[in-house]
Amino acid sequence: MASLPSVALSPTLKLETEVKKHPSASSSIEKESQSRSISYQKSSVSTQLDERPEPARPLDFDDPLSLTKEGTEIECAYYVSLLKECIKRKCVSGAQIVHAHIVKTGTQKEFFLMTFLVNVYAKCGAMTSARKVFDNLPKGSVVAWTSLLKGYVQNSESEVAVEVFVEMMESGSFPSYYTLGIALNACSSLSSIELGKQFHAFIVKYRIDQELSIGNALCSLYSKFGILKSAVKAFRRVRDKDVISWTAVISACVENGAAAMGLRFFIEMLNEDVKPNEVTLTTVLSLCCLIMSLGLGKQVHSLSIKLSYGSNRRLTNSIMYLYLKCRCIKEAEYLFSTMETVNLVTWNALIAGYSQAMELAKDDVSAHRSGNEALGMYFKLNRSGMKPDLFTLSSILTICGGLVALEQGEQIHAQTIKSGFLSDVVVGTALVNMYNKCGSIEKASKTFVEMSTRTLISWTTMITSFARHGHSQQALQLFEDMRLAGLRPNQITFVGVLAACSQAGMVNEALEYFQIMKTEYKLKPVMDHYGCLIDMFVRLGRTEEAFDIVKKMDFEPSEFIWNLLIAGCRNHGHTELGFCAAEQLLKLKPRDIETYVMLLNMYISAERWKDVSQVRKLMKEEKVGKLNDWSWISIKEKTRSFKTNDRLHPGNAEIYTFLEELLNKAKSYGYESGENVEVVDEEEEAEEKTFSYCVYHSEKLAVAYGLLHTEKSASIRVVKSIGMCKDCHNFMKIISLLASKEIIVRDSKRLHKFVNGQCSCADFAGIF
DNA sequence: CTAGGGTTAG
Repeated sequence: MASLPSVALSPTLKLETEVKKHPSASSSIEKESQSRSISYQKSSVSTQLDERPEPARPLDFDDPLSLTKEGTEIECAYYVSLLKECIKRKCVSGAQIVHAHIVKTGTQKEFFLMTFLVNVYAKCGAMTSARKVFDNLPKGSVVAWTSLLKGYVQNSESEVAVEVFVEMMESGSFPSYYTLGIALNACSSLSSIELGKQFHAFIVKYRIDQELSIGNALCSLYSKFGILKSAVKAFRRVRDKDVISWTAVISACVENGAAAMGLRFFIEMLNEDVKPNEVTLTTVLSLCCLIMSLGLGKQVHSLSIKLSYGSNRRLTNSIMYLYLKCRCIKEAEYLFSTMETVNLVTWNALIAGYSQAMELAKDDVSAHRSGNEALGMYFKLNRSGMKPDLFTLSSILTICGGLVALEQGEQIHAQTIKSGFLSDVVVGTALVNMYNKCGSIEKASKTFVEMSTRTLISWTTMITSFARHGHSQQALQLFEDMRLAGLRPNQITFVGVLAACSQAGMVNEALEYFQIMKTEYKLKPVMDHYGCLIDMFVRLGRTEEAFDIVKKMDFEPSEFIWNLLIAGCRNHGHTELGFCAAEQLLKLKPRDIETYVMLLNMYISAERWKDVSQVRKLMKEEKVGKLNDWSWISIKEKTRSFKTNDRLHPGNAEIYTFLEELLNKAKSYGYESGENVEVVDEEEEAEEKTFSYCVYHSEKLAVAYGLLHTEKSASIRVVKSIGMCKDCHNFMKIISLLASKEIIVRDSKRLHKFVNGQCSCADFAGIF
């Protein structure tokens, strides 16, 4: 890349002087190239095919000699059909056989055939051969030059493509509109905006920026450089816009996050009576993904059926992905089941979609279902004979992390090694994150250390992992290492850093890093940063300072922030302040059922019945549903789920007996069951009382089951659909000591790793 | 010989 400007700068001048000698060359050569391709098609293919009663046979790839065996004279059209087959199969050896035969029979005098061969080799990825054939041509036509150029761009050798462009200018050939379109593409793959602008200047000079292929290419070029304005300008200048122009400009909007503008272009396009094709609709679907618009997605889906695009795989992949992302699992699964052919991307979209659905569902029952569904699909994919790629692996690792499924995660780790994808940064980072979420900070760190390349995201993942596991010093050390390595932290990195400080109660450091973030890195604090600071003060019982932070924020505190504050107030007995905060929170009309439950508990224990009924009313209005407390534990790839007070479940009797034993033992270690007496809410039915403290919460059952069914040294990993209560948290701490067992519980709020009577969350204030 | 599209990590 460093050498590129020198390649580019001087030839540009040269290129301009050359051009001035042939000011009219553009159109004439353009015409020449077009007429050539027309005559080649007409005289060689169509007519000769008419004379042949049998359609051209494809090359027998199992018997490559069949071609020579034929022995008789072979027409150009036959060669062309064979070579087309080679392109389809990306078969270099096939092309070589045909090539040899052409030479043998002397057909290489046919100029167009040899030009086509350049294209064939280029499309098969054999650039050396393409270049050789090109060099043997008596004089390179624009078409041959263009094929060569395209080949280099396609085979990610855009530097060479630019050199070839210069060479072409020097040889006196003038680029066609096609050639310039490809050259612009080379600029985007080289991420060289300077070079792109030079080409643009050249294009403007000859007033050809309104040409279709050039304007379209300019539009996507500027889009890739993030200059949406210029992309739109380029689009507007195109004289006879076609469907590709419209698609390009919509795509530019999507790429740059301007969904509303993209949608306006789509509507404008329909108003102009331009019929969208499969590509357009796929682009509009990614627009839907961007803004999570299921409604628009469904309209596009029906439009695609109306236009009979139903069998387009890429389009269907997109629709399926959108449905999953919007948590319309049934629709997506139905679509998948009806697809005629699926490819790896289909599987990847499916798994990635489940992972999105899981993310969105937070930790409720459907999230767990999506995760398991994805795992099932992953194994199905493996059985189908297709090989997972880096997309598959990184998505499925995210799923494993979400499910706290360490065994499966490790199995997939082995697969990444075998398949050679371990060296990929994204896969490596996904692995680090998977181990982090499964509670294995040691393996996370080991994986991180062994990575051959790391991006900012990799560093951030590791920093956050340390912080979440309560290893604040390591997190901060790593942050300094990262800065030394010359990487510029972003907002998310600082969330990790502040979380580390918060966890360790390092007030001064936290405030210092907060300043560094704002002044040195010019990063605007977001809600999560304030959340860390507030959490820190609240943990330390410095509630008023926590409220001071809220006052300093330049936006309205979120549900999450109020939750932290209220939990802090309750933990430290600042009841009145807590009620004030609760009032503010209610004004927000919270979304999260757990928030309501916390408020209810708060008001019920204070016997403020008026407030209780007010909260209940709001819950009905907001349709928040009921609290669904589930816990899952997976042992040796089998998952068991538990519901609070689930005595009816067959096989639970043994677990209850064992849990009683555990509770009794724990009591002798200072555990006070019922320390928080179950709150009685007089207005509600008996079964709705489960939201308060309960001896038989689902995670206790799951852990009891885990202790009964895992080997002594193995850790226990539980996922819980809602936040843990304080009682269970205490219980887990004691059990981890009693049974000398590592117990990991990932609840809806965070990860708890209990070892030797301590929890990695350092008794996170958010527990209610 | 051309321009536009689907799936990965914090």
